[in-house]
Amino acid sequence: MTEAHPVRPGPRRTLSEQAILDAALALLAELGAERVTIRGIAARVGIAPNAVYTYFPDKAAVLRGLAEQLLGRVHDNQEGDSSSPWRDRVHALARDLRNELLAHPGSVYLLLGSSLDGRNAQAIGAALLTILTDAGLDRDAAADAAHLLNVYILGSVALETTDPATAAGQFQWGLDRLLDGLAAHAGTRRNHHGSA
Amino acid sequence: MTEAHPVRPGPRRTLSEQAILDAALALLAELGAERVTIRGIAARVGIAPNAVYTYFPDKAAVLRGLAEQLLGRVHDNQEGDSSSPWRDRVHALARDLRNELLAHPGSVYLLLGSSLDGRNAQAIGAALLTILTDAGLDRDAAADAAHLLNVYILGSVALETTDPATAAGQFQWGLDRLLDGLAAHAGTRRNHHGSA
DNA sequence: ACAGTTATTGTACATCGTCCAGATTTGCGG
DNA sequence: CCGCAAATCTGGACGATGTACAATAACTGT
Repeated sequence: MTEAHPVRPGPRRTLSEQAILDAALALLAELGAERVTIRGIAARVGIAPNAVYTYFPDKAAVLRGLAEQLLGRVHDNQEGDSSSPWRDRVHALARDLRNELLAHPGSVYLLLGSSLDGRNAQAIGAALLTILTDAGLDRDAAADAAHLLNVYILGSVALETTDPATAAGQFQWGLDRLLDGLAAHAGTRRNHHGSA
Repeated sequence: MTEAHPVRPGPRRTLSEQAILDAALALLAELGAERVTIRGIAARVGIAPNAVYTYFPDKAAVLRGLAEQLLGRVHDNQEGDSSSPWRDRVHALARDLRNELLAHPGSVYLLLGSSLDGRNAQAIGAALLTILTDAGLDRDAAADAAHLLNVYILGSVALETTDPATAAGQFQWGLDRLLDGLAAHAGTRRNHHGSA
């Protein structure tokens, strides 16, 4: 699994990309999203600000990596419960993702900003997709339903971040209404993207 | 309806708050969200950058006003169709809001960032609420359902902005699943926020 | 006419992302 | 073993940002 390192000349790196991402995550957790700055990261790991550009081409790339790292944690928590009913599995995944996002204020905007095409993002998407096909949705419907759930979870946390009045109960209620709609669709199982 | 103006001393204002917001909206439409800058607005209306602080206390306030202005347009388009079935009414409102947000790239993040407590925001929320009570939901359920729809619409456009692969058909499909879930709940009509 | 209040400007500061030029360190081919 | 090319890091700088401060000009009520 360790990469086949194209042994380059030049001095050895004093850090790893992971160290950069760890520092960025720490800043995100401690000081909020707008304090996640190249200069702050550099100061925290003890290098000059521009040395960060040895590891990432620009700040957007750092933020993409950070988003990926957050999704990675969710995906790790989410392993061996393929026997429970599908609604419970969706609930578990939604809960984990929501908790991870709420634990790091501002991280939602990272995910909303960097299109979800990273490895961990696709892994979570795939997990969601198998759950939904298990629920009785065909391939197209499962893809749309996965998108729908993504939208709901991310949007929900985004609004909850700026307006703390909304609570966990509201999240669960909406999720259940949503799953009701999906279950009904899995039951009827007719023309997709078609009916009036 | 014109405000009772508490005639203050000092020179007349060369502009109005509306002029500032119009300039901000123009910048948003033409150059994107990250180019909506105090200095840019000031240059466009022909005043010094810091003169903007006569009209708004800081940039965040300008962005809040901008978000409100966008919602105002939606609310204006949305007037006299209280006879159609409730699903059609929700569809119409969702379509208008989505179109307005897609017309101004980056405006979604404005709404997600500035908690939706402005006058126009509350007006739209109230409109949604009456539609949903017409649909047969009790007051608490209607409030949660309105929040659910807000989350879906905003989240959907946010993801669509960064990932243009998602299309209008997907939006409609998800919205219909969601409305199915709400309709089912309006039918059963039992303990709210309670069942396992 | 005077005094108080306000709008606007010029200037300045801190902070940001990022580029550029050098110095230094490493691996590889001769 | 020795230079050459490549890669890392630093110091310094540039432009852009939001915004504070002081001064000036315009206006209102006394």
